[in-house]
Amino acid sequence: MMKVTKKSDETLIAKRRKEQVLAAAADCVRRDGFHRTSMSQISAAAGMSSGHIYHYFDSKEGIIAGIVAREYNELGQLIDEIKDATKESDVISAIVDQAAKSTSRYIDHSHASLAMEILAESARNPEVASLVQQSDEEVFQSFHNLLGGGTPEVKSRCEILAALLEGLSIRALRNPNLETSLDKEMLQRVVRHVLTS
Amino acid sequence: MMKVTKKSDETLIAKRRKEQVLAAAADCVRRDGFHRTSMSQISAAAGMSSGHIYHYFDSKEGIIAGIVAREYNELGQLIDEIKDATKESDVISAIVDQAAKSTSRYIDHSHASLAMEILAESARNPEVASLVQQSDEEVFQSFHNLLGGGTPEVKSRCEILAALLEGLSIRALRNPNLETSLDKEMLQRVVRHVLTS
Amino acid sequence: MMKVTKKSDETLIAKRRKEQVLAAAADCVRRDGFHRTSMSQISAAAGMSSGHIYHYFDSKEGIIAGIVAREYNELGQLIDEIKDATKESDVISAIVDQAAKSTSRYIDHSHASLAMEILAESARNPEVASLVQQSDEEVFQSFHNLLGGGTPEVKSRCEILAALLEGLSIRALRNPNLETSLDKEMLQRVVRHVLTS
Amino acid sequence: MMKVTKKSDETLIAKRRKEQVLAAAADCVRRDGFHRTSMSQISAAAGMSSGHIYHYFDSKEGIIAGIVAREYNELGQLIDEIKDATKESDVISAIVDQAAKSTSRYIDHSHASLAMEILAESARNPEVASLVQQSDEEVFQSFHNLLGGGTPEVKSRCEILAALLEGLSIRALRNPNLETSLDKEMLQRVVRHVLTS
DNA sequence: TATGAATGAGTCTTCATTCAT
DNA sequence: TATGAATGAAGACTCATTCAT
Repeated sequence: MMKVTKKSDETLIAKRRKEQVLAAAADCVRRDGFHRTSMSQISAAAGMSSGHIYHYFDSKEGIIAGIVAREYNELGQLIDEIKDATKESDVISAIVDQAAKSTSRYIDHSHASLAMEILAESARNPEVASLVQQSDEEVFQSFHNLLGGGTPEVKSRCEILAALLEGLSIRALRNPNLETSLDKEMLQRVVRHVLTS
Repeated sequence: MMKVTKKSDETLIAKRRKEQVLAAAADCVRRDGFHRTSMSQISAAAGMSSGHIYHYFDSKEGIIAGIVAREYNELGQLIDEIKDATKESDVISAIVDQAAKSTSRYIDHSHASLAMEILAESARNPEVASLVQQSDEEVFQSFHNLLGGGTPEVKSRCEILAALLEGLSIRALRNPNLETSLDKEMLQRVVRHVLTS
Repeated sequence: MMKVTKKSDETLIAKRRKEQVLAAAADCVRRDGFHRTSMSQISAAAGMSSGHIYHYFDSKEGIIAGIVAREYNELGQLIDEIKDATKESDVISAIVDQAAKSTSRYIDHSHASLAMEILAESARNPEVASLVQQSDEEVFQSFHNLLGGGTPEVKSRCEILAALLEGLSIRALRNPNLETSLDKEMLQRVVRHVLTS
Repeated sequence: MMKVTKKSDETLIAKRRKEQVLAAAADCVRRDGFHRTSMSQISAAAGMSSGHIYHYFDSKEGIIAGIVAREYNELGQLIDEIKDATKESDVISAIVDQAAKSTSRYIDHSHASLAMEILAESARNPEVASLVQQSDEEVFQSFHNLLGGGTPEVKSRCEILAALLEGLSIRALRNPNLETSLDKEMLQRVVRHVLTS
C-alpha cells in the first residue's frame, strides 16, 4: 500500500508541493503523533485541500514514509559535516565534536517525539521498518568508512555510540530535567572513550 | 480521564481479572501499537466481552496507564536484584553484571516495541507522560541511593548509563543485526567506565 | 413487553419493595428523564441490586408504566379532596379553591418535568398512551359527576379548565419567571369564569 | 457542545442541506422522540450518509438545537400574522381570531408530540432550556408590544392565554377525543375573557 | 430472595478515501 | 491541477438484561 512515489519525471513544482505537505505533516506528527493526525489537519497545515494531497501521495501511509525518508536526509547532512571537519582535525575529534553538537538535538522534545513515533511505527509496519533499516545501513556505511572500514570492532563501537546518543532522546522523554542532570563534558569523555578505548 | 483505579478494597478476583486484561492488552499493543489495538481485540485476547472490560477500566486510556505501570513494576524488580547482589560483590560490579544481563532484554524486539510505543504516547499524552516521569524518578532515586546519594556527578553517570542501555532498544529496531554487531564485552567495559571513570 | 405485573397474590413486602423502586425511579426520571436514567442508577437509588429489580418488574418499560400509574393515583386524591370540600361549600367554589391550591404544584419544575416526560413517552409508546388515556378518563368521569353529569357543555368546560391548569406546567418550563408574572387571583377568576360563564 | 452553527457565510446549498437534515430529523423525533431517534435513522430520512451530517452539525445535540430553533421560527410567523391583521381589526379581535385558528395546530398530535419532546428535553438539558427560554422571551416581547406594553397585568393575561393554548397539546395527548369534547366557540369566548375581563 | 459479574447489540462519532465539478 | 462534498466502515463506550451463585 505504502509506496514512495517515484521521483523521476516529477516536475519541480510537484516536488515543492510534496515537500510542503511533508513539512506540514511532520509538524502535525511531532505535535500529535501519526494516529492522532488526520488528513484534514495535514491539509489545513499544508494549505491544500485534502483531496489534492492524494495527487502527491497514495495514502496516509505514503506520507509517513515520506516523513521517515525526510528525517534520514537530515542525518546524512550530519555525516557530511563530519567529513568536512576531518580536513581540519583527526576523525575521532571530528566525531566527538559533532556528537557534542548533536546532543541538544537528541534531547530536544520535538525531535525525540518524532523519533519515537517513527520507531514505534517501524516496529509494526514492515514498510516503514525497511525504510528505517535501509537508511540506517547507509548512514552506518558512511560512518564505518570514516573510521577505516567495517571491522567487527568498529561496528560495535559505532553501535554503542549510536545507542548512547539516540538513548538521550529516551531520557529526555522520561526525565524532563535531563538537561540539568546531564554533564555534557562527562558525556563527551564517554563518547571519546567509546571510540578509542 | 485516565485514572488508575485504586487498588484498595478490590477483591482478589477483580485483581486477577484486571491483570488478565492488562496482559492481553500488552500483547496486543506490542504487536499492533496502542492506536491500532481495538477494544474488541483486547477483549478477544482477554477472553472477556468488550463491555465487561469497562468494569475494570474506565477507558482505553486507563488500560494504557495500566500497561505503563505494569512495565515499571518489572523495572523495580531489576533494582531489587541489584540490591540483593550487593551482598556478595561491590555495587559497581553488581550493576555492571545486571546491565550485562539486561542487555538481551533491551535488545528484544518485543520489549523495544512496547517501550517505543509508551514513549511515543508519553510525548503527546500528559497523563501517560506524568506516569512515565514519576516512575522514572522513583527508579532513579533507588539507583542514586545504591551509588551513595544523588550528587550531580552520580546523577549524570546514571543518565548516561540509562541512555546507553535504553538506546539499545532503538538500535535493535534500526538494525536487525544488532545482536551480531554488538560486542557485549565491549559494552560491559563501557558501562564500567561510565560508572567509574 | 411492558406489563404491569398483577397485583394479586403479591405479598405486602413485595408491594413495599415495588413502591421503593418506583419512588427511586421517579426521582431519577424527574432529574434525568427516562432515557438518561439507567437501571443501575435506579438500583443504586432504590438500594437494591439491578438484577433484583427484575423480580418486581419485567423490564425498564414496566417501571415507566409503574411511574405513570403512580402519578395518577395522586391525581385521584385531588378529586377526593374536592368531594370532601363540597360538604362545606358549593361545587364550583370547591373546585376553584382546589385549582388555586394546585397552581403551585403545576408550576413546580419537578412536577412539570415528570409530566412532560410522561406525555412525551405516551406520544410514542402505545402502552404508556393507553395507561395515560385510561387514567385520564377515570379522573374526568369523577369530575363530570361532580358537575352534574357529562353533558357536552360540562365536558368542554372541564377540558378547557384542564388545559389551563396543565398548561401552567408548560409555561413554567418556558418561562423561569412565571411565578412572578402570573397573577394568581386573575387566574382564579378565569377558572371561575370557565366553570360558570 | 451544542452550538447552533452561525448562519453567516454559509452557502445557499449548505443552508438547504441543513434544512433537509432538520426536516428529516424533526419527522423522526415526532415519531420516535429524541432518544429513540438514531443518527442513522436521521441520515436515512435525510438521504445522506450519517458521516456527512457532521459537516453540518457538530453533534446530535446540535440537531436538537436546530429543531428547537426551527419550531420557534414558526411561532414568530404567527405573531407576524397577528400584526398584519391589526390593520383591519382591533388587536384583541386579531389575537382571538389567530388563537381560534391556532387551536387545531395545538391539538394536532404531531405538533403536541414534538412540543412535549422539546419541553421534556429542556427540563434536563441546560442548553436546550436556554434556547427555549430565550425564544419564548422574544415571542412574549412581541406579544406585550401588541397589547400596549409589558405591564404586570398584561404579562399575566399573556401567561394565562399561553397556558390555555399550549395546554391544549397536553389535553390532546391525554384525551384522543378532545376534538369532539372541546367546544371551540366556548374556548374562543374564554380567550376573549382572558384578554379583556 | 438477592447479588453483581457478564454479555453483546446498539449508539454517536471520526476519518481515510473517492469523485463530480 | 484543485476543491471539498460525500461515503461508510470502524472505533470507543453504554446499558438493558440474564444467570450462576
